[in-house]
Formats: sequence, C-alpha cells, structure tokens
Amino acid sequence: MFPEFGQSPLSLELNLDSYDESWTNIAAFRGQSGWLLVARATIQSEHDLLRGKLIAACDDYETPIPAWRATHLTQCRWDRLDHCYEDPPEILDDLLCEEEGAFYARWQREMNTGLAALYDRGQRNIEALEARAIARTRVIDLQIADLRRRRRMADASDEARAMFTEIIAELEAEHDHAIAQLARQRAALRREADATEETLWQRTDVLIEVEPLCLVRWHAKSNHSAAHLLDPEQSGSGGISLLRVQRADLVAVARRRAKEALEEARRVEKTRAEVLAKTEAAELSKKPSPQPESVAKPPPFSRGKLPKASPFLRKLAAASKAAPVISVPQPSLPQVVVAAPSQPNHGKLAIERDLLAAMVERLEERGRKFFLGSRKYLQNKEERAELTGRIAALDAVIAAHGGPPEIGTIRSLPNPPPTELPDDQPNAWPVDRVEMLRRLWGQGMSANDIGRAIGGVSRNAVIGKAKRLGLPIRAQTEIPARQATENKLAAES
DNA sequence: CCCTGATTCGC
DNA sequence: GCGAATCAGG
Repeated sequence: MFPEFGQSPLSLELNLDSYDESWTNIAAFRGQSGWLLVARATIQSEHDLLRGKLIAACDDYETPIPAWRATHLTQCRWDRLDHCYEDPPEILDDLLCEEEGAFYARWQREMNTGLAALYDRGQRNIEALEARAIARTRVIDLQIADLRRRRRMADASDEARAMFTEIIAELEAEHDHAIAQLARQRAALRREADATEETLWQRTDVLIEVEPLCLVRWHAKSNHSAAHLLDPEQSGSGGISLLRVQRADLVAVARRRAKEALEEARRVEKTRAEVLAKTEAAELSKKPSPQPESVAKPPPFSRGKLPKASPFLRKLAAASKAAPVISVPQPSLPQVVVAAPSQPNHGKLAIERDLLAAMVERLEERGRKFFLGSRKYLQNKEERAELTGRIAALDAVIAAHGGPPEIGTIRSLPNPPPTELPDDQPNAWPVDRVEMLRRLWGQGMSANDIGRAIGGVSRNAVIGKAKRLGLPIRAQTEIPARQATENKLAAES
C-alpha cells in the first residue's frame, strides 16, 4: 500500500513486476497510466462503526477503473516519486462519490437487518414476477406456434384459416400486453422498494466521513514483460511497437467515444421525431380544415437542427453535445413538414411538460447513486425541485387556459392574446418575478435585497434587469440607501 | 474597507 | 436577453 500522502497529487511509477498475486490481475495496466485516489471512509452511528477504504481510479482517457481492479494497483511497489503538476480529472471526484454511496449502502445492509430482509424480499418478488411472466408468455408462444402450424395445413378451409389468423392476432396482443405489464409491475416494485429503503435510510442518524489518503498520478511499468508483450517479429523495434500499442488504445478510445456520441445523437433524434409527431398530431386536430395556401412551401428542416423546437428540446440537444459533431446516419425522414405554430399552443406546453417529467425521472435515477446529503445529492435534489416547480407552473398555465382551445368563434383571425409568458425562453424572467422586481424597485428596496426577496438572483441580475426594463434610474444618493447606511452607522456608534 | 447602483461584455 | 465582473460614488 502507498504511504499516506495527503491530498496534493504526486506522480509515481508502479512496478507491476512486484505484484505477488496472479499476473492477470494487473496485466491490463501494463504501460498504462492514470489517476488513483484512495480515501478512508468511516461510518458511525450510535452503536456501530465501520471503516473501509474507498478507491477511485481512472485511466488517462478518464475511463473509470472499477475499485476491485484498482485495488491490485495499490499492492504494487512504487518508485520515482515526484510532484505532480497536473490537476486530477473531475471524474475522480464523481467516482469517489459513487464509492461513498456504495459504501453507505453496504453499511446499511450489513447493519440494518430489516433493510437486508427488505432488499432480499424485493429481489425475490421481482424474480417471482419475472418467472410468472415468462411462463405465461411461453404458453402463449406455444399456442401461437401451434395455431400457425394448423393454419398452414393443406386441408384447412378458408374460414378456418381466417379464424386462426384472428386468434393468433389476439394471442399476440395478449403476449405484448403481458410483456408490458411485466415491465410496469417490475418498475412499480422497484420504486416501492427504493422508497421504503430510503425511508429506512433516513431514519438512521449516521455520520459518514471520508478522508483522502492519497492522490497519485501513476504510470505502470513492467520490465521483464516488455519481451513477451512485443510481437516476436517486432522485438527488434520496441519503440515502434510501443507506439503501435498506444495507437491502438487511442483508436479504441476514439471509437468508443464516437459510439457513445452516436447513441446520444440517436436518442436526441428520436425525441425530436416524437415531438414532431406529437406537434403534428396536435396541429392536425386543431386545424381540421387544411390550409394549403398559408403554407405555400414549408421548408424541409435541415438535419441536426430542431425545427421550431421548444427551448427544452434545444437544451436537451445542447446537453448531449453530440448532435452537431457526429454525423447521424439519417433514416432519411420522409420530409416531415410541420406548420410551425405561430403562437404557443397547448400541445406544445403539454409536450414540454412531458419532457420535463422525463428529465425529472432521469435525474431521480441518477440521484440514487449519490450518498444522501452529499454535495452531489443535494445538487441533484435542487435540480429536481426546480424542474418540478416548472412542471407545476406549466400545469397551472394549461389549466388556466382551460385546455386546448376549442374550434369556436374566438379562434378566428383576431388572434388571441399571445400571453407574454416567457415559455419560449426558459432563461427569461417569469412575469410574476418581473412584477415583484418592479414593485420592490419602486419601493426603493436595494438591488441586493430585491435579489434575496425574489430568490436565486444576484443583485447584478436585478440591476441588469431593471435597466433592461427601463425602470427609473436611481441615483446613488437616493434616500433609502443612504438611510440604511446612516442607520447602520448610528447603530455601530 | 463596507455598501450602493451603473456599465461592460462574453455568453 | 442574461448576469458575472468590474467600475465608481458614498
């Protein structure tokens, strides 16, 4: 094990040859380098105390190395200790966070028999559910196969064949239904179990402490292995073959990254297609009579661009920064044309709502990895709260306008007030906040206080917004401000 | 120093 | 349009 260096990063060389156990445990690290962080974790409650080592490691490409594999590295001897002037990658922190969460969960399961039982029971329930579903679908499959065979038989009459087809269709529907039901029930069980588990977690008052022991930038070296690492025919030119090995690594990483980016891009593409379909459907239902003239030549949208996308979609696309870079093998969209809605409609709001809900779900899933109360957990929680707030706001808007506009007299040309709700711009100041700002600014409250009163806004933001709103400029000699200062001075003396 | 609002400028 | 950084006055 390494000495306890403290937190400042050090670079060192690991001698893989000094590893005592099976060579296969560390063979993959040959010639590699990366980062390694070891921390001591202590969990303490009224009755129990558990200590453990947390290991977070990654390679040069920031690919995480599982803790159980990285452990082997710590068993090697090291030399060439030196200062390290590089900054450790952020992912190391993330990994440590995950390890912390895992450690905590382990402690919970070990120390809390109720939780362990609950966990087991949940697993068993899910297994039973799956077994039942598989048995059921298998029976259906057999029936379908049998019916198909009968249908193929020569002596079957046309009516009989039609009947078989009908029954097969029914059975297939039932099969699909069973699968869907399984998915639903499984998700429900999981949710339930997680919720119960979390309440049990929160009930225990514990203290978790993570103390970093060392943070090293490592290079793995192996002397004797060089000989059998090299291809025999290239053994004369070690440098070249080493380069080749490195190149292979780089190519592999590049491929992996490209693949991930492609998947991401596809996901975005899919969401976009869904939204398009929904918007189109909404448009169609809203305008039963087609208006051929109004949209003379709707431009086919270009690839990688979100046509009239909602800000959330754009954000989504931006978050998955893959779309613009990677060329997605486009499934040659059949020129889907959307008459871009000139004003916010309820279909759009509903879609945005759905997107937000989906984002919340993803956040929730991600948040489960983090240790309760950790920085990342809190951040996640905050983001979730914000999104839920936005969903509520959207709901209110949708409700306030009484659902989708009916095709009545009102919906004619003198078009309805476009309700200057800043739903087109998630960054824009919501109307109520602007109102508040106006009022407080009028009352002479300081920008700092206004920012605090509104919440989540800096004084600079308040001032900036006030200026943009064209609110009366307040000279710095304004009474309230000076009064406040004087009051303070008076209080001091 | 503290506070304040005003302005700039990169996003 | 937004707001952090910066400026400048009290």
